[in-house]
Order: sequence, then C-alpha cells, then structure tokens
Amino acid sequence: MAALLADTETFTSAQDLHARLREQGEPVGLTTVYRHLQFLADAGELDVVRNDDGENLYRRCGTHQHHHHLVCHTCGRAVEIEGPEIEAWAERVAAAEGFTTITHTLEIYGTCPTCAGPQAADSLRK
Amino acid sequence: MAALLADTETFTSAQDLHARLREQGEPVGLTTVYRHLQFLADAGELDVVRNDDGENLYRRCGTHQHHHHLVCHTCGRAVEIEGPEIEAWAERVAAAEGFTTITHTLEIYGTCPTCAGPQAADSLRK
DNA sequence: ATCGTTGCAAATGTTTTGCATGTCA
DNA sequence: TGACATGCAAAACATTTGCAACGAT
Repeated sequence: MAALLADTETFTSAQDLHARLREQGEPVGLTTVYRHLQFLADAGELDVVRNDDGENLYRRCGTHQHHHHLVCHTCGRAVEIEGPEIEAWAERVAAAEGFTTITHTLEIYGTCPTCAGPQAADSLRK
Repeated sequence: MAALLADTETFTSAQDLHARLREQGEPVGLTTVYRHLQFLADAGELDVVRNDDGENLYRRCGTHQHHHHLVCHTCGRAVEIEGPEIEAWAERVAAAEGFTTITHTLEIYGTCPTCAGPQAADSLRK
C-alpha cells in the first residue's frame, strides 16, 4: 500500500491522494490516507513540504539523504537538488552568529520547462 | 498601532501577540490582530514565516529587501541574513533544469548563544 | 450621513483523535 | 482471542468572513 506514491514525482496533498485513490476504485478512507502518509513520512520514506495554503505535500524521493527540491508551482513536479555549498554556507553563517545545532529548510520554486514551454503565455498571465 | 511589533526581534504568532496585548491592557480583538498583521505583511512591513505547527509568525525586519533568517528554535529570536551566493546558486540550479520565474525560501534554524550558553545542557537534552 | 475600524460569532479547511467494527493469524 | 488496520464522526486549531455596532469626520 506504500506503493501509492511510488509512481509520481510530484508533491501531492493527502486530500489529492485520497481523491485519486477513490477515482481508481480504492474505497479508502481519508483518515487512513493521513495515517499512512504520516507513518511513511516519520519513517523517512516520504519527503514533506508545507505549501502556502497550509497543506502538507508528500513525495517519494530517490534518496533518503538530506536534499532540497526545485518545485514547479504550476504542475507541482519536483526535482531533487543537492547543494553541498549551501549546507556549508548555512553552517558557516550560523556558526558566525554563535548558533549551534543547526538545521535549515530550502526550497526553490519556479515554472518547469513543460509548463512554461509551448504555452509560455501561461507564465505571464498569472 | 503598527508599533505593536516595533519592539521585538523575535518571530511572533498572531495568537501570541494577541495574548500579549491583552495582558498589557489593550483589549483588542483577535480578529483585529489578524487583520493588522495581514495588512502589514502585504504591505511588506512584516516578514512572515510559517512554522511546523502551521502557524504564521511575523516579524518587523530592518530591511525591506530580500533576505533570510537565522532563527533560534528555543527563544524564536531571529537574525537577518544576506546570502548573495545563495541567490545566485538558486538561480543557476533552477536555470540548469530549465525552470523560469524562480523564487525560493530559505531559513536557518539553530540554538542561539544565549539559549545555549550558561545552560548549554539545554541544547543537548532535547 | 458616511466611511473605515472593530469584535463577536460562525464558517472554513486541514489534520487529528475517539471509538466501534472488521480482519487475519 | 488478540493485536492491528480501518472508517466514520467529532474534535482541534489557526485563520477568515458575515454582519452589526461604533466613532470620527
């Protein structure tokens, strides 16, 4: 059942996933979807990101290691990004201020080639 | 009334601010606090950050320009950070994937010297 | 009289939880 | 039978909105 997300490279909300499952004939309850997503996220199987609407978006990533995302804000597709320079920079800056036990969040948003491409007007309309 | 936040360098939630105002004798309504915060944020007077609990935290910053924050997750105090290298890196990475109209979010979290200092044990206990 | 500000109460929307039911070993 | 997965309905929470009251111009 963890295979639910194995197919998509797009960040998906619990509500979305639930709706899609019902469409596919899986009569699964919303509660169950939430429980599974939370479990998988806790287990490090899924990456979680909170969008501006306060929704949690989930995605299965190729690596369990620390990484960031380049997310298309039109279609939601995300590319995994590694940024050793950034990690180092964050550590350095924080250390310079005397901070310890440092963590950080970083996401990049943009319009992906597919969404900007043929209908490039879309990216201008907004 | 915008002066409500002029005093703190800490990210504050609407609920918090409301509670603090009541304590200070200002019998202001929660709705009003929300409305003012939203207005100020829209006007670019306040920086907004969403925490893990899904709360919006607000802070008055020294500059209206694009910058990031180094936030203490114990006391909430935040230091404004500039990172030209990061901006450039984000642009470069996104462009390399063909993304356009790029934006990004970046926050660094840690324990500030004051919170880690004398009672350094705190930062180990967690 | 009128326009902008306020606050209460109710609505919204996501996520969580209580509890009763079904299932598999 | 007994641990566990499920689902429904209700709760929790931050935030927003409808609407009527209030104040100053």
